[in-house]
Amino acid sequence: MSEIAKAYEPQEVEARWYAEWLKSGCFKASVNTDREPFAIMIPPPNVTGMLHMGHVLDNTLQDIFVRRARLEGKSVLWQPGTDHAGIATQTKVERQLRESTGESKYDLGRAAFLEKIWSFREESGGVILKQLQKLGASCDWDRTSFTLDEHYSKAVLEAFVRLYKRGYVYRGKRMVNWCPATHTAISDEEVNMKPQQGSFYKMRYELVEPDGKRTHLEISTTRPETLMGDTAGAVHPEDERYKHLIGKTVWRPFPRAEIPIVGDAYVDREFGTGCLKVTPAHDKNDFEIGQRHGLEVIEVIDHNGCMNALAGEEFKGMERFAARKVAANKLEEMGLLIEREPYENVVRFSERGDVPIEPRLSEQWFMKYPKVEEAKRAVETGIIEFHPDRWKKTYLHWLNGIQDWCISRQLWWGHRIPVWYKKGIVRTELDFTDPTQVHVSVAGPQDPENWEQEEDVLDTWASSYLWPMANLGWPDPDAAAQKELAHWYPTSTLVTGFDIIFCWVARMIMAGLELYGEDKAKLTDAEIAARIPFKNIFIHGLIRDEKGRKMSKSLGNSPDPLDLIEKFGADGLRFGICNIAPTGSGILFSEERIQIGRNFCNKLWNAVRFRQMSGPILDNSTIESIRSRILVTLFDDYDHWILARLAAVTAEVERCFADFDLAPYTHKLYAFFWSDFCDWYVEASKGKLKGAAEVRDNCLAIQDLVLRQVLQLAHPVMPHITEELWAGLGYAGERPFIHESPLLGAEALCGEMPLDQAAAERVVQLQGLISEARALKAKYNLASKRDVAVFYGAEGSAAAVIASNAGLICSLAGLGCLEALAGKGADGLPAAVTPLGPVYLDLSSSIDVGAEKARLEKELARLDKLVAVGENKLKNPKFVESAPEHVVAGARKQLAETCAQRDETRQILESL
RNA sequence: GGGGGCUUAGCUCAGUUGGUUAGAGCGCUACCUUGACAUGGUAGAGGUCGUGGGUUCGACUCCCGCAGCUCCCA
Repeated sequence: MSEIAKAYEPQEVEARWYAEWLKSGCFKASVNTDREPFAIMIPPPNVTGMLHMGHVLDNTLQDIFVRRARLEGKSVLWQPGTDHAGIATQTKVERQLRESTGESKYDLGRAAFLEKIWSFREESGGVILKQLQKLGASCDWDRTSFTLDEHYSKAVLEAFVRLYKRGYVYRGKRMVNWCPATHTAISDEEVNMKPQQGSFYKMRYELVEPDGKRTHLEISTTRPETLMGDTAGAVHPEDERYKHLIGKTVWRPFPRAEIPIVGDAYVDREFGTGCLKVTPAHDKNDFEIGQRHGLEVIEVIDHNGCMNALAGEEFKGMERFAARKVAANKLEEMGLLIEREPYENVVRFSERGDVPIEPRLSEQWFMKYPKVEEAKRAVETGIIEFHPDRWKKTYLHWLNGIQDWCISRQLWWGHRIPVWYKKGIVRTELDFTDPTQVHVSVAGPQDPENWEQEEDVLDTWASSYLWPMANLGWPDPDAAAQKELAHWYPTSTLVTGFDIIFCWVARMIMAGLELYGEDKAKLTDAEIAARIPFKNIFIHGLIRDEKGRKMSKSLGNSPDPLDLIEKFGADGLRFGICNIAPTGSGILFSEERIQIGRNFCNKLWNAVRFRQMSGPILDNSTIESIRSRILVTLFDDYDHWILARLAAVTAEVERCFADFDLAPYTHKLYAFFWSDFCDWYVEASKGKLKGAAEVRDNCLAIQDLVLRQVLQLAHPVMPHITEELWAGLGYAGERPFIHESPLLGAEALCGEMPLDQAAAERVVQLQGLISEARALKAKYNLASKRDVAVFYGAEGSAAAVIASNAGLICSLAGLGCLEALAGKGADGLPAAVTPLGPVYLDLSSSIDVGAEKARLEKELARLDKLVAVGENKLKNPKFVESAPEHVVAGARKQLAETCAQRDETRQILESL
């Protein structure tokens, strides 16, 4: 730090240190059996994605944990990598292809299309990792992993094969969420609910045999276009209005057919007319009703979301929402439509295609979740902990109602399912128990020419659920040894958002429990502890804009993190984002709210700059050499106080990390550094720095000790600036990087120095007096004058404290002189009561007695009230008996102080 | 319909097993360019802690009811 800029300019500093770290291999994970391992697996971003605010939050938090672990001397791995993101990437490339050449993926064919995606990945893949480097992320980049890497893919297929052989994976015909835009099944987790304005149609299905009471059923629906697939009407079996109709039949209007009326408790009697039309092929609940009553399943909507031939000639090929209008009109013409009223309902949308989901029956691969009981037990018993703890409720609640997972996707980009079907057998007639008909293995059949491989690929989550294991070499023993699986697994902490607790976190846990180690039906707690992928789960909220809306491209409310880094510095952004990231689930972001980070960096910069200007920097290379320059015999009250505060804030920060309670971390650090150190200690030092060399050097040594500790405490959240200042103040010595010097705890920090608690308390009193004196000046518009005379009324020990700190008080409060009142009349002078007795402003001109009286009367009333509160409390024998001793003693002490203040205030008032 | 969370200063939020007189940042008002920092300093205004009960010597904190907001699942 030769040329010291007046304001901190982060760009050059950040780039320089990041390059330095990479060059020296600071982020490389190396096994050290003497040290406690600490491993974090990055939640892999989409390989073709771009950095957004969510990544900034998630990765800043991970980097904070990782860098703190390094300071604590742990052996650290932060594993980076990316995810192939099946649908997102494939649709992106399909769109590109369509826009550039007008071709579809079918025109190219599977192999050529995949080549396109791979080359797209080569170009744009991994950009996001470079962006993370701008943020300062200290990942071990040599280990960067990708879910479609060869070794990773093998792990994914191996897991599939093992789970198939153990009976957890099966092929089945089920209702899936079909996305007609992207032509694939998607999981429940990829479905978004959106409120939509639609209509509620009430229509009439005529009874085949009208009875005396009824000639028809009145049925309510929001989807008349599915009526062609209706195979029943349904009523509640205990509904007095309709139960006599169960077993009879009604006419489906078109195509005209006789369909039964069934009784099913699913029907909500209160909702609509209480009669339901049942379309088993296009509604999940209807499908289940159909299963219960053996109903026919008639599919009338195809994979494009268009009506097919079974819907009738006039509808064939018609888009489903167009068909809705046509069907309703047709009912109207037939006199069967009773009414259509506007209706807002929640429609399930495909996250990828952004069109309404079409529930559709299809052949898919499913996974029955393994080790569900153990997955619950792991969290219930605290083998795995959620932070904050309340998320465990969400997790357990989901596991209690868990349904089989549809793991196949009708895509090309992904892990192709390792299942082969014997040629010449109709798919629907395959016997899955016969290995001569269905082959399942990682390597594939010996005679591939006689087989056809399954077309579908696995859901991306069905590969990333192995992330912690597969990145460390599982299941290949050689790879596992090379990647030190045994050392790093189970990993320490997973840092992620609450939105993927189900689709990722829970599934990783179950995968670890089932697949890590031998095949076992039941696990003991010890086995669970050995198999889990991570011990702690740190859950953070999602970043929203200042109005609480989700960040989205269409709203344009999502800032580019790289612009923010340009503006505030990476450290400023990191500090800002960490500072506003509370424990809640929505984090409201605005630039105003993160300016604090840039300002804090600047404050830190300038405090160090001032330290450099204040005197020579002696040997700061070790903690011992700094301590040896600190002489307790020269301590004043402020020296005792700042070191006591430093020890306290060290302990507080330590607790934050031990408890995964990061919300107070930046707050505590900020308050200590800005208020205690800069506003009070450094200001109080200014007098000493002009004094005797001995006193000056002692004071500077104390500053050196405080700054050293502050830099280390702040390093996890603002790594670049702290590294720069660490070097600048000469703390580095033999070890070039800040994390190489062990972080000292509160105990070790001050060593043998006997810190005087009474001195620290006197400082608090002095601060009270100084603030009161400043306020008094400000009230008389003398704030900027530095030659004001003040008298103090205290006698005895308080007077001694004032007298011995007179110079300090004058300089901090801007007084020309401070003298004991010593019998001089103070009548008529403006005064204030302080923890060290009354102080009086010496005014040569007369004061506004009325205004001063009013002010003091208000103050007196306040004090009277406080005294009353205190007296009442202490008068109550139950309080004195049942409250802990220190609370009672504290109340007594406070009452005494308040009484003294009140009496002094009254006296001053009377003298006016 | 089931479950979770929230409600504290104008705004965004802290407030660790109940214990002294409820805090911060931003914003606002006044004064200050005083040789670290205007990305700054000093002082100040601003809260009956959503509401109604209960437990307790004592409730922002624990329990119950109510209202409002929000998220997740069906």
